[in-house]
Amino acid sequence: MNLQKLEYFLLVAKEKSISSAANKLFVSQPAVSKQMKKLEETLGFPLFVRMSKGISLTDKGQQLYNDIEPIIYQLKYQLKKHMNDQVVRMGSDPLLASYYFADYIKDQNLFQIKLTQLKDDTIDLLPLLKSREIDAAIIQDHPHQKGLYSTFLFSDNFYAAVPVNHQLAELDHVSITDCFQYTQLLPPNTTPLYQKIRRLMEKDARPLPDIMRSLDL
Amino acid sequence: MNLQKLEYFLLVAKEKSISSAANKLFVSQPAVSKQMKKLEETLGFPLFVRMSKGISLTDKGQQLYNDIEPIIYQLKYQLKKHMNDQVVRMGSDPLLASYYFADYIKDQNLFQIKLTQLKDDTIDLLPLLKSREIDAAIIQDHPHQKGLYSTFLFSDNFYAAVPVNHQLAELDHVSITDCFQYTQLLPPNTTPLYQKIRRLMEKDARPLPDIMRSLDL
DNA sequence: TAAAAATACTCCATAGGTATTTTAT
DNA sequence: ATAAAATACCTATGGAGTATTTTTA
Repeated sequence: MNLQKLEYFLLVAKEKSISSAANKLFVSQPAVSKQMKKLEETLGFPLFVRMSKGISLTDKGQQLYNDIEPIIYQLKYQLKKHMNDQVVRMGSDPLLASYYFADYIKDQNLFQIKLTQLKDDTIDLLPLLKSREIDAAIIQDHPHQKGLYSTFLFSDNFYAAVPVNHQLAELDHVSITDCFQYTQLLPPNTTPLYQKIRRLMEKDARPLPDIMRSLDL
Repeated sequence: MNLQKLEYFLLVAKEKSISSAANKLFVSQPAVSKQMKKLEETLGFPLFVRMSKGISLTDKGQQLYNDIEPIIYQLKYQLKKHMNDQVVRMGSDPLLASYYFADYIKDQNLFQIKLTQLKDDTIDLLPLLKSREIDAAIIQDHPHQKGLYSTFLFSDNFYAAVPVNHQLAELDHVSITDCFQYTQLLPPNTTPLYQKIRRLMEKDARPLPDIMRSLDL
């Protein structure tokens, strides 16, 4: 038996859906689906009734949920308590700190995470990581620094907001270079966003690589 | 975090020794050693003080033990309860049933094991496995039957008991064929042991393969 | 110096991912 | 027809084994 399977089970039961549990667990739907199947095999009885809109618990599944949910909760609480003096010092930029950190990172409950460094440009966090002043950081656009481990989190789409009768409104996708024919009001030139857009504007004559056209800044 | 690590930890703490915990868990000493090291890394503090005679718990280790032992116990109890209507029907021969089954198999606590078939020769259990009359069996000498899964449990040494001044007493190892020059009193010819020894005696002229000479009947 | 634990390495089982198919309303 | 779950197939991580070295009373 395996704690992960049981935690997956608890969340699937709470969510009444394998897909949405998978989402909250940041894993794929088949990953959870397979674990639940294995759990059912191990236990020897079906936990769920599969329906076209998610799942519902069988009587035995509900009974198991009632029996183990408080125990798993206690166990996680105790483990958290014991790991609590492990503090992870973290860096971020203000934007990511305000929505990513608040929404996701603080919710993990195995050790304390403290946001100890904020830099306008996340590239300034790299030396802090290397000098061990911080333990982790959310970095934009600069993966695979040597000596550091990194993993992909997400890419963020930008949206062009224009009046409905504007020329750009007819396009399915608006690339940032499409905007350059119109007057640009840029933030003060101290910000990294300003510099990125400047660089893009300077390259405007030549076609941009696809990855840039997709607006993943 | 992982339930297995915690269970290993509890047993190591109880036994005050990694090696003897490994023994009781039927895994190797390095397996437990590595898991304990990983657990310490995850938690962020040392659990044990390593000594020349086993280990002792640090204060924090003892605290963790006190905090999680009852919880893990509850969790295992609940899981056992839910798996309890899973009955594994098992077969064995009388000898193995009397010492192996009694000592080891009944102690596992995840599902019920019922000894439903006893055959004098374990080879007679194979058809029962194939016809699904039993779910598992302890089989002697006939591994890797197709359609069945098997794993090695142990090999058993036989000892020759002779008077101290007997010729055989001078040898370091006595092969069964060494005994054949003396009068043999064999059990009634209905038993599989009788048949094995007959077969060996018939082959006596030729040297036996090493595996036979080592007396692993 | 002897017993126990840690390390080096190799191998395999299992968990996870993507792409696709099946199922149920 | 559509949303959700299951399956097929592949990859990679991690746990276990054997052989060996290091540690400590």
